[in-house]
Amino acid sequence: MNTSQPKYPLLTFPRPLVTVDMVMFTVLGGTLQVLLVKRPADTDEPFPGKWALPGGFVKIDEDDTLLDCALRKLREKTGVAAPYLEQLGSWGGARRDPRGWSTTHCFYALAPAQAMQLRSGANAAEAAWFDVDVASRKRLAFDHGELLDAAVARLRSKVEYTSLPAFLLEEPFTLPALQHVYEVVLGRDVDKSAFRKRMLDGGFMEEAGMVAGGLGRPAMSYRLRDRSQAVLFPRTFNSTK
Amino acid sequence: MNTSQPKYPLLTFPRPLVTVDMVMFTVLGGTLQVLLVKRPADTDEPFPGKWALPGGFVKIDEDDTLLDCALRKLREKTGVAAPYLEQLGSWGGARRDPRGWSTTHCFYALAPAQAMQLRSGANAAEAAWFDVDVASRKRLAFDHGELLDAAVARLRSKVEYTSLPAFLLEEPFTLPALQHVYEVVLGRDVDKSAFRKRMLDGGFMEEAGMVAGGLGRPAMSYRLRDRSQAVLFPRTFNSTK
DNA sequence: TAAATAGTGTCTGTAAGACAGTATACT
DNA sequence: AGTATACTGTCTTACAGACACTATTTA
Repeated sequence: MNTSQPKYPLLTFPRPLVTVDMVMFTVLGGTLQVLLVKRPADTDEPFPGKWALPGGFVKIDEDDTLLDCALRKLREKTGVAAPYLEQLGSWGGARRDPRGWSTTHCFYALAPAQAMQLRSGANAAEAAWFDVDVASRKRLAFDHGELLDAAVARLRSKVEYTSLPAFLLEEPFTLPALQHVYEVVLGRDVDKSAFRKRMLDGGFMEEAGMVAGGLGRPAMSYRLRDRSQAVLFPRTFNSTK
Repeated sequence: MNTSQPKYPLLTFPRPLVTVDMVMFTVLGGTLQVLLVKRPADTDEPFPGKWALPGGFVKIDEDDTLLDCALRKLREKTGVAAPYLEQLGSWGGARRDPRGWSTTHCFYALAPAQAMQLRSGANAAEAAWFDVDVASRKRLAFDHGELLDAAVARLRSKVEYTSLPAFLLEEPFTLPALQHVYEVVLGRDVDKSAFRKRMLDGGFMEEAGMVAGGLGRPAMSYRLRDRSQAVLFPRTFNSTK
């Protein structure tokens, strides 16, 4: 192939920047947390020293698809290989990045805290978990505050009628533990009886033996039948209110 | 400002192509239809002569945001100014466009057929409405078959629990007309009594006078209170089945 | 035995489904 | 009057909410 004479020569107009940003959620210490990274303070890059969502430019020789790019960023920051991953949407405009017209493809990921250990490497930027409400009040770099709020809204909305919170727990887990995660994400208590009926009727778990050791009566533990997608319930929680 | 020495000189890596594609839906002749455009046959562009979703490259001096770009494409093809518009998601990868690593930001739009008249201009490509099932069986350019299927799936799914189909009708409209649109999109009949209760309880319409003239008893007509967003119902249709 | 936690049972309320019935127009 | 269409009423069903109740562990 003659590289000096490209087959499609008409693509000389300027192109936007293309990035992928990640909203990584986990539940730790009774709160919903999100991973932020600190932008370098000693460079010419925009928003020096500000907290931002982990992400960066798509590398077209390394990433085959946007999803691959998202998974690469997940691996670089945490060791996690196969969390629950879903696209949140994309944002783009002339003024969201001072370096020029830019786009971002935003994904959010759910994984148990144990699976999302931070990797501390040589060139690792400073990274830390924050309570989502604390993170949301920070002035994040770029439009990342908006992306974060959209991700939290999407997660809270889907938690009302899906089994998504199960992806925030290590397996096997008990129903009381799952209920706790629902309550943490929703920010309110849910009724135990209705909760158990809903989860067991959902048919997305299978029993994995009794778990003793704590205080009180031992609980049945469960595993997910399918870690790749959530189950939809026929109604939202609190639909009668 | 010294333009010969840009402020951010490190952005020399190759950038993906950035496009916006539109899935424009309407209901006409008792079927759900989607707009396709024919790619030029006499150029060096990829997929000559194939049907594709309307769309194209983001113009960074013309479009301020991705949404602006989507609205521009809507205006160029149909003249419609303010339909219901929602982002479907984004796709990107090395092999979806032979011209190189490319991304698309896909939006879908709903509008009454009367509002989405095709504009026939001097440089207008051939464009036509197709039944979505017919369009889905065609071999569309790029990965547009996948985008179309995703848009149809999203629309059908949201129709189960939202008032979205109201955006496919001109105002004022009657409840039987609205029910017909629901049935066209869902591909099945719904119960009249349950349907009417659901819509009226939704509180998203206001009465707009009786409509006579047809056969049989005249019907009440309604207008939407808010044309910018749909209402969510507390359950899906047919949740008991 | 008391406390703590896990799990069940029963009643109520809401909204959908089924379907028969009534209402109002035109021919 | 007959037909076509619009609209209502009543009964049943599914499932969430409230909350009291039982079950099984440890201290």
